[in-house]
Amino acid sequence: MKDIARFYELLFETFGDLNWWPAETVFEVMVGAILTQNTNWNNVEKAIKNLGEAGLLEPEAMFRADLAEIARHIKPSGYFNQKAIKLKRLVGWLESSVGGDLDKLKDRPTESLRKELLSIKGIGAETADDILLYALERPVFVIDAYTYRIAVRHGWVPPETTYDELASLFIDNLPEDVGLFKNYHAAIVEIGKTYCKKRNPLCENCPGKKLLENGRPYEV
DNA sequence: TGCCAGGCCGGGT
DNA sequence: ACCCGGCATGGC
Repeated sequence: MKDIARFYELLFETFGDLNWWPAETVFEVMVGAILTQNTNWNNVEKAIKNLGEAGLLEPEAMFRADLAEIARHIKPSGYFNQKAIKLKRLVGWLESSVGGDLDKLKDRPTESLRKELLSIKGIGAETADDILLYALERPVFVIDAYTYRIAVRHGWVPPETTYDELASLFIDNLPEDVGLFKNYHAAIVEIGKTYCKKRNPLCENCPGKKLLENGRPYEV
Protein backbone atom coordinates (compact mmCIF):
# COMPACT_ATOMS: atom_id res chain seq x y z
CA MET A 1 0.00 0.00 0.00
CA LYS A 2 2.55 2.53 -1.10
CA ASP A 3 -0.35 4.81 -2.05
CA ILE A 4 -0.47 5.85 1.58
CA ALA A 5 3.03 7.26 1.45
CA ARG A 6 2.44 8.71 -2.01
CA PHE A 7 -0.77 10.36 -0.89
CA TYR A 8 1.12 12.14 1.86
CA GLU A 9 3.64 13.47 -0.65
CA LEU A 10 0.78 14.90 -2.69
CA LEU A 11 -0.82 16.44 0.37
CA PHE A 12 2.48 17.91 1.45
CA GLU A 13 2.97 19.51 -1.96
CA THR A 14 -0.34 21.29 -1.44
CA PHE A 15 -0.26 22.15 2.25
CA GLY A 16 3.35 21.95 3.36
CA ASP A 17 3.89 21.88 7.10
CA LEU A 18 0.62 22.89 8.72
CA ASN A 19 2.10 23.04 12.20
CA TRP A 20 -0.75 21.41 14.07
CA TRP A 21 -2.17 21.31 16.79
CA PRO A 22 -2.99 25.00 17.40
CA ALA A 23 -2.54 25.32 21.20
CA GLU A 24 -0.33 27.02 23.76
CA THR A 25 0.15 24.17 26.18
CA VAL A 26 -0.05 20.41 26.50
CA PHE A 27 -3.15 20.69 28.64
CA GLU A 28 -4.82 22.93 26.10
CA VAL A 29 -4.34 20.22 23.49
CA MET A 30 -6.02 17.70 25.77
CA VAL A 31 -8.96 20.02 26.38
CA GLY A 32 -9.29 20.80 22.68
CA ALA A 33 -9.29 17.09 21.85
CA ILE A 34 -12.44 16.62 23.93
CA LEU A 35 -14.12 19.85 22.85
CA THR A 36 -13.65 19.16 19.15
CA GLN A 37 -15.59 15.88 19.22
CA ASN A 38 -18.00 16.12 16.30
CA THR A 39 -17.60 19.88 16.46
CA ASN A 40 -16.23 22.61 14.23
CA TRP A 41 -12.86 23.91 15.47
CA ASN A 42 -14.10 27.46 15.17
CA ASN A 43 -16.55 26.78 18.01
CA VAL A 44 -13.86 25.06 20.04
CA GLU A 45 -11.68 28.16 19.87
CA LYS A 46 -14.38 30.24 21.49
CA ALA A 47 -14.75 27.74 24.32
CA ILE A 48 -11.00 27.53 24.91
CA LYS A 49 -10.77 31.29 24.97
CA ASN A 50 -13.47 31.42 27.65
CA LEU A 51 -11.69 28.80 29.73
CA GLY A 52 -8.41 30.68 29.43
CA GLU A 53 -9.95 33.97 30.51
CA ALA A 54 -11.45 32.19 33.51
CA GLY A 55 -8.03 30.80 34.43
CA LEU A 56 -9.16 27.23 33.91
CA LEU A 57 -6.64 26.11 31.31
CA GLU A 58 -4.54 24.22 33.80
CA PRO A 59 -5.24 20.84 35.35
CA GLU A 60 -5.39 21.91 39.01
CA ALA A 61 -7.66 24.88 38.37
CA MET A 62 -10.07 22.88 36.26
CA PHE A 63 -10.02 20.08 38.80
CA ARG A 64 -11.24 22.46 41.47
CA ALA A 65 -13.79 24.29 39.28
CA ASP A 66 -17.52 23.65 39.46
CA LEU A 67 -19.03 21.49 36.77
CA ALA A 68 -21.62 24.17 36.04
CA GLU A 69 -18.94 26.82 35.61
CA ILE A 70 -17.01 24.68 33.15
CA ALA A 71 -20.20 23.97 31.23
CA ARG A 72 -20.99 27.67 31.03
CA HIS A 73 -17.56 28.53 29.61
CA ILE A 74 -17.57 25.80 26.98
CA LYS A 75 -21.09 26.43 25.76
CA PRO A 76 -20.02 27.54 22.24
CA SER A 77 -18.44 24.15 21.57
CA GLY A 78 -21.77 22.32 21.78
CA TYR A 79 -22.67 19.26 23.90
CA PHE A 80 -21.49 21.44 26.76
CA ASN A 81 -23.04 19.43 29.60
CA GLN A 82 -21.53 16.20 28.33
CA LYS A 83 -18.19 17.75 27.60
CA ALA A 84 -17.98 19.44 31.00
CA ILE A 85 -18.32 16.01 32.60
CA LYS A 86 -15.68 14.61 30.26
CA LEU A 87 -13.27 17.39 31.16
CA LYS A 88 -13.87 16.73 34.84
CA ARG A 89 -13.10 13.05 34.29
CA LEU A 90 -9.92 13.97 32.41
CA VAL A 91 -8.58 16.23 35.16
CA GLY A 92 -9.69 13.69 37.74
CA TRP A 93 -7.50 11.15 36.05
CA LEU A 94 -4.60 13.61 35.79
CA GLU A 95 -4.97 14.43 39.47
CA SER A 96 -5.00 10.84 40.66
CA SER A 97 -2.35 9.50 38.30
CA VAL A 98 0.24 12.30 38.23
CA GLY A 99 -1.07 14.87 40.72
CA GLY A 100 -1.80 17.27 37.88
CA ASP A 101 1.87 17.34 36.83
CA LEU A 102 1.79 16.59 33.11
CA ASP A 103 5.56 16.19 32.91
CA LYS A 104 5.19 12.96 34.83
CA LEU A 105 3.29 11.43 31.92
CA LYS A 106 6.55 11.33 29.98
CA ASP A 107 7.71 8.23 31.81
CA ARG A 108 4.64 6.18 30.93
CA PRO A 109 4.65 3.79 27.99
CA THR A 110 2.33 4.75 25.16
CA GLU A 111 0.26 1.57 25.29
CA SER A 112 -0.61 1.88 28.97
CA LEU A 113 -1.39 5.57 28.59
CA ARG A 114 -3.71 4.73 25.72
CA LYS A 115 -5.53 2.14 27.81
CA GLU A 116 -5.94 4.58 30.67
CA LEU A 117 -7.26 7.30 28.37
CA LEU A 118 -9.71 4.87 26.76
CA SER A 119 -10.94 3.85 30.21
CA ILE A 120 -12.13 7.43 30.78
CA LYS A 121 -15.79 7.51 29.79
CA GLY A 122 -16.21 10.00 26.95
CA ILE A 123 -12.73 9.52 25.55
CA GLY A 124 -12.73 7.18 22.57
CA ALA A 125 -10.00 6.08 20.20
CA GLU A 126 -9.70 9.28 18.20
CA THR A 127 -9.66 11.58 21.22
CA ALA A 128 -7.12 9.36 22.98
CA ASP A 129 -4.89 9.38 19.91
CA ASP A 130 -5.22 13.15 19.50
CA ILE A 131 -3.91 13.48 23.03
CA LEU A 132 -1.16 10.91 22.58
CA LEU A 133 0.07 12.36 19.28
CA TYR A 134 -0.36 16.10 19.62
CA ALA A 135 -0.02 16.58 23.39
CA LEU A 136 2.35 13.77 24.34
CA GLU A 137 4.31 13.35 21.10
CA ARG A 138 3.68 9.61 20.81
CA PRO A 139 3.85 7.85 17.42
CA VAL A 140 0.16 6.96 17.00
CA PHE A 141 -1.95 7.67 13.91
CA VAL A 142 -5.23 9.53 14.34
CA ILE A 143 -8.20 8.23 12.36
CA ASP A 144 -11.12 10.60 11.97
CA ALA A 145 -14.21 10.57 9.78
CA TYR A 146 -12.27 12.14 6.90
CA THR A 147 -9.46 9.61 7.11
CA TYR A 148 -11.97 6.80 7.01
CA ARG A 149 -13.86 8.23 4.04
CA ILE A 150 -10.69 8.93 2.13
CA ALA A 151 -9.28 5.45 2.74
CA VAL A 152 -12.51 3.76 1.70
CA ARG A 153 -13.13 5.99 -1.31
CA HIS A 154 -9.60 5.33 -2.50
CA GLY A 155 -10.27 1.63 -2.29
CA TRP A 156 -7.50 1.15 0.25
CA VAL A 157 -9.77 -0.66 2.70
CA PRO A 158 -13.32 -2.07 2.77
CA PRO A 159 -16.00 -0.05 4.58
CA GLU A 160 -16.14 -2.45 7.56
CA THR A 161 -12.54 -1.69 8.54
CA THR A 162 -12.15 -0.84 12.21
CA TYR A 163 -10.39 2.14 13.73
CA ASP A 164 -7.38 0.16 14.93
CA GLU A 165 -7.03 -1.71 11.65
CA LEU A 166 -6.97 1.52 9.68
CA ALA A 167 -4.53 3.15 12.07
CA SER A 168 -2.22 0.13 11.73
CA LEU A 169 -2.40 0.35 7.97
CA PHE A 170 -1.11 3.91 8.01
CA ILE A 171 1.56 3.18 10.61
CA ASP A 172 2.79 0.09 8.76
CA ASN A 173 3.18 2.01 5.52
CA LEU A 174 4.95 5.09 6.83
CA PRO A 175 8.20 5.76 8.64
CA GLU A 176 7.62 6.06 12.38
CA ASP A 177 7.86 9.82 12.67
CA VAL A 178 5.73 11.84 15.08
CA GLY A 179 6.09 14.98 12.97
CA LEU A 180 4.95 13.12 9.87
CA PHE A 181 1.96 11.56 11.67
CA LYS A 182 0.93 14.96 12.98
CA ASN A 183 1.14 16.64 9.63
CA TYR A 184 -0.51 13.80 7.73
CA HIS A 185 -3.61 13.94 9.90
CA ALA A 186 -3.63 17.74 9.73
CA ALA A 187 -3.47 17.64 5.94
CA ILE A 188 -6.25 15.04 5.76
CA VAL A 189 -8.49 17.32 7.80
CA GLU A 190 -7.68 20.26 5.55
CA ILE A 191 -8.46 18.39 2.38
CA GLY A 192 -11.39 16.60 4.00
CA LYS A 193 -13.12 19.88 4.78
CA THR A 194 -13.19 20.62 1.08
CA TYR A 195 -13.60 17.25 -0.63
CA CYS A 196 -14.82 14.62 1.77
CA LYS A 197 -17.96 15.95 3.37
CA LYS A 198 -20.92 13.65 3.82
CA ARG A 199 -22.93 15.34 1.12
CA ASN A 200 -20.59 14.66 -1.77
CA PRO A 201 -20.35 10.89 -1.37
CA LEU A 202 -19.34 10.31 -4.94
CA CYS A 203 -16.31 12.42 -4.27
CA GLU A 204 -16.08 13.96 -7.72
CA ASN A 205 -13.03 15.97 -6.84
CA CYS A 206 -11.77 13.72 -4.09
CA PRO A 207 -7.99 13.41 -4.13
CA GLY A 208 -8.42 9.66 -4.44
CA LYS A 209 -10.10 10.07 -7.76
CA LYS A 210 -8.10 13.00 -8.92
CA LEU A 211 -4.60 12.21 -7.77
CA LEU A 212 -4.33 8.45 -7.53
CA GLU A 213 -4.73 6.18 -10.51
CA ASN A 214 -6.79 3.54 -8.76
CA GLY A 215 -9.00 5.97 -6.88
CA ARG A 216 -12.56 4.70 -6.80
CA PRO A 217 -15.59 6.58 -5.54
CA TYR A 218 -17.53 4.84 -2.77
CA GLU A 219 -20.74 5.64 -0.97
CA VAL A 220 -19.52 6.27 2.52
C1' DT B 1 -32.64 27.23 5.99
C1' DG B 2 -31.29 22.85 6.97
C1' DC B 3 -27.24 20.33 7.32
C1' DC B 4 -22.99 19.45 9.22
C1' DA B 5 -18.74 19.73 12.20
C1' DG B 6 -11.43 17.12 13.78
C1' DG B 7 -17.14 11.59 18.40
C1' DC B 8 -18.87 8.77 21.93
C1' DC B 9 -22.08 6.26 24.60
C1' DG B 10 -26.10 3.40 25.74
C1' DG B 11 -30.16 0.99 24.63
C1' DG B 12 -32.82 -1.75 21.43
C1' DT B 13 -33.04 -5.41 18.08
C1' DA C 1 -22.84 -8.07 16.35
C1' DC C 2 -25.14 -4.06 14.24
C1' DC C 3 -28.11 0.19 14.23
C1' DC C 4 -29.85 4.37 16.07
C1' DG C 5 -30.97 8.32 18.90
C1' DG C 6 -29.12 11.77 22.01
C1' DC C 7 -26.03 15.25 22.96
C1' DA C 8 -26.02 21.22 21.17
C1' DT C 9 -23.78 25.44 19.31
C1' DG C 10 -22.52 28.24 15.32
C1' DG C 11 -21.33 28.80 10.30
C1' DC C 12 -22.36 28.52 5.58
